[in-house]
Amino acid sequence: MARVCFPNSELDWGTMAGTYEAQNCTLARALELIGERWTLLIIRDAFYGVRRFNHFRDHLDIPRAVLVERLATLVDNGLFVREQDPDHAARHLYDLTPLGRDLWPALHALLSWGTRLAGPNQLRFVHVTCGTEIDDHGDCPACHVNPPPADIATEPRDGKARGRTDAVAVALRQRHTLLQPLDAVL
Amino acid sequence: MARVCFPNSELDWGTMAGTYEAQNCTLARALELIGERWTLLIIRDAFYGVRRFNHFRDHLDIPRAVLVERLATLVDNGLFVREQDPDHAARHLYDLTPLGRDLWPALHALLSWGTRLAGPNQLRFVHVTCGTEIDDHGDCPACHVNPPPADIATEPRDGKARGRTDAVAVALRQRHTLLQPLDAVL
DNA sequence: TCAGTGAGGTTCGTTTTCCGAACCCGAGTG
DNA sequence: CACTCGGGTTCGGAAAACGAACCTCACTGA
Repeated sequence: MARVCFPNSELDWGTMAGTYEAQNCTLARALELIGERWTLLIIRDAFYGVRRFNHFRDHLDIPRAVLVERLATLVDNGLFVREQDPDHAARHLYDLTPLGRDLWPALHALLSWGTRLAGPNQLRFVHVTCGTEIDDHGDCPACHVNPPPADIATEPRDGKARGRTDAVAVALRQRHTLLQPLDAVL
Repeated sequence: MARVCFPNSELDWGTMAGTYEAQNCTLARALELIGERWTLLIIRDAFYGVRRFNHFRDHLDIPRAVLVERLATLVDNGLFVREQDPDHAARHLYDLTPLGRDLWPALHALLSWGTRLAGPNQLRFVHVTCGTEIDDHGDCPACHVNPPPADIATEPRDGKARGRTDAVAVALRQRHTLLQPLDAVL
């Protein structure tokens, strides 16, 4: 797995490989892990509760080999853990680690920015304890708190959520709390 | 410029090309514009005040052809404007539009997340009116406001900001307000 | 006025990555 | 004991990134 060359502001990584303490451009460092194509969409799906290889595959229409590679680097870098499915010997489960979950603010900020391009997101993000939709900063305007993803649920913005027919897309037509495994519904 | 295929949650873009209103996955839409390699680093440099082709080039060590292409799509998509330099007929200036500036929260969130990987960023982001370093949410903990980028300045975290020797990197060793053109210092 | 320089690109050949279809193998199922 | 499903690997073609060379225009200085 060749090192992706995302140069930073002040230091050359070619000569500094490994010395993370002296590193300054943390954006470049972040992009080295999550800046590749598909990666952020895989992480989004993980927040939605997707855990299995084929569910990522079906929902994203991503080439198998690319998904294998992305999941491997996400596991290598500590954003995901891969474990055996206790109920099915032949299955694996991919779960976000705390490091991966910490990406929620960045993910939500990008998603919010996207609404400036394409209008509101078809899935609403609501605070589970009060049902209010969270704002662009990720805050609940009713409770004046910044809920973590586990306190946020998705629901279709209006009734006409249509289009994809894969199992994940269908399951997300019901209200669903982030990070809750979708496996049960599938 | 082929359409980058970032599939969304519910709709297939192949069949929905152009109908942005019916679009739901705004993250996929956002990544279509800023998810390609180098793009977010170019935008970061624009926040730092970089405006000229060769300054992006020198600071990022990006291949010329790639930079040409990225700037063109950023202009096409309304994140940057390209204008003549009034003082030098042979120069162009690239500036962030309001749409591009709206990316600041997402950019800062990613940068903050990167500190969990590599330790603190070498550049600090401080609230210009009080000098306090802004927190992970982009808020000023002293003033309890969420300053826009124009109210945020960068300064080296400690004296030993070293490494790159290009003009932009050197200029950024002085305190500098975001979005203020660096041209004067260069 | 004319060589030299810097700015912003093009062009081109090589290497890397992406893509999609086909194949594979172990575990459960009927 | 055939069949399917889950999670991959392999392979050949297409696209993108890369880096070095080249090119044109505007200014500069002698």
